[in-house]
Amino acid sequence: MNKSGENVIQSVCRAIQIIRCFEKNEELGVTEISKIAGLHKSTAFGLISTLEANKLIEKNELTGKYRLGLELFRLGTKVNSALRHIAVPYLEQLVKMYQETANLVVMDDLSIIYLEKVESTQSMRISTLVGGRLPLYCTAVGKAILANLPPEELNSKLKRMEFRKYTGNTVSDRNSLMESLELTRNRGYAEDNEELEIGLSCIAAPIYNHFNIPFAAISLSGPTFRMDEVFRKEASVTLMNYTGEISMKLGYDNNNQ
Amino acid sequence: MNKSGENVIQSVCRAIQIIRCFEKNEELGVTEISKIAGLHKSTAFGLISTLEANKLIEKNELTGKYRLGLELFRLGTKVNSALRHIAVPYLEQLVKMYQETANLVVMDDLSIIYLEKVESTQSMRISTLVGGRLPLYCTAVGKAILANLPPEELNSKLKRMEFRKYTGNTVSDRNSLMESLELTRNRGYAEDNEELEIGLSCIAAPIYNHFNIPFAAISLSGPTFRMDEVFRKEASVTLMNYTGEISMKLGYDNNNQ
DNA sequence: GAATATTGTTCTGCATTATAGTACGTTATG
DNA sequence: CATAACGTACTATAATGCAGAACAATATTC
Repeated sequence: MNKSGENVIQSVCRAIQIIRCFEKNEELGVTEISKIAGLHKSTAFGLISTLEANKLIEKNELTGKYRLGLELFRLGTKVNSALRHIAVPYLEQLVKMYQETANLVVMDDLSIIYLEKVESTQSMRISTLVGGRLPLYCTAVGKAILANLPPEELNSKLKRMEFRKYTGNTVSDRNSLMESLELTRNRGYAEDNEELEIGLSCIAAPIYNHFNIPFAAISLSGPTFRMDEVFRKEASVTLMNYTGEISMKLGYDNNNQ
Repeated sequence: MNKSGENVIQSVCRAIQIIRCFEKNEELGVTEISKIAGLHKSTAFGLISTLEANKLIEKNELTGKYRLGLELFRLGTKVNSALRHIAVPYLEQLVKMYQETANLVVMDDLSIIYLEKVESTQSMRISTLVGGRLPLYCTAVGKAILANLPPEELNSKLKRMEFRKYTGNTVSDRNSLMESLELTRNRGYAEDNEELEIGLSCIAAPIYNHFNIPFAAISLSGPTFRMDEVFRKEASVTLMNYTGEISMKLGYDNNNQ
């Protein structure tokens, strides 16, 4: 038993902690790592050697420093592979139909994480970062999920949310978010009208799990001037059809709506 | 010190071993994991709880089983991020120019691993798997790297290679591979002419590190009938220009060739 | 629906194992 | 050239991870 009350294994936590050091630094030496992680140099060395033996980190022979290893990448690609394999063909279809970038995200507590994207080939396009994290309240995908969450779950999240005004359009308090979600529910799909970034608009629809609870979403994002009312109306129909099919393929048998 | 002679930390290795269990199974329970990993149930439970607390695995509340977690995905996206960020715009440019799927791979011992792809929007196209692993000798990217390796390093790999004949065109012994690499060197770029799969052809060029040693490559792959001699000649020039630029941006100052 | 089997989880004492300290060789740095 | 910083190896000790048992919760069988 450790301080935090959880019964976790120290050396494993420390190893993960070391991997996390590389989020902010591409390459690190033993001493650097030990300082960042607050570990004794020799302790860090043992953990580093273990991670290296398992290829989760690798040594740059030129600099003598360490960086994240290919095995970590490979293992990462196995996460949520069912969802991703099912969804990607739909994303590709969306790009083909609408020439805008399509995304697949999953919810993680108060954020969404980008799992997959298929980029538009247009030169002026939106470039999201796979693996990136954004707040639920200022993205179309986030609102698509929030709007369809069971009330208790939504409330629990609302309580813990901290709002930040990215643009003039960002919903920045609980009440306006609730209104926006109400609108989303009625409309069937979610919109982000320059709420994260000026010039960027999105539409999104949620993907449901076996409990009929949304946990993921797909979206189309592009420059606002191309995402007009007509476009959004039309594209959102496709989006909702696709999320329906994806939900179904995941094993969710939708009997409502 | 453990049996294998390496001074590695048992619990960390076991934790990684548990993560690896999920490569072949999307979801697993505690007992299943403990059996696969050959660990005592309670030992596995402790490790699992630790991984769960760190979000490297997560519990499916419906089934009560575990699966790989989003944190693992996120960390995986940080691997080789410099190379990937530099290379992706070039891949996109290639797709735009040639309407074929473009790939970025890195070498890992005797294999290449797909790091990034940008898919062609054509309906008949080649779909590689990011995170996937293929042998060096039967891929254009692999041969692009092998052909430009220092002789000692090439030899050390050749000795350990085991050949498998995927198609009638697969080079399946050391000598024919050596010939193929000689041709690749003279030509400047590598070809895969249905050596992995009938109907699939590729061209590739290597990316060099600071030592002037190739460690990665980019490629264009498509159906053979579209990848004719003229196309390959022309596209390969672009490919080589791009790999030159990528190598340069990585800090490699090329003074030869 | 009762009985049984299987699985997930908690607890505890013991022995193993991870740890920190020291020390040494090697590479940067001034 | 001297000195500092760094990576790596060794060792003793004490903390930690581990297996076993026992319990709780869920599935399965009849």
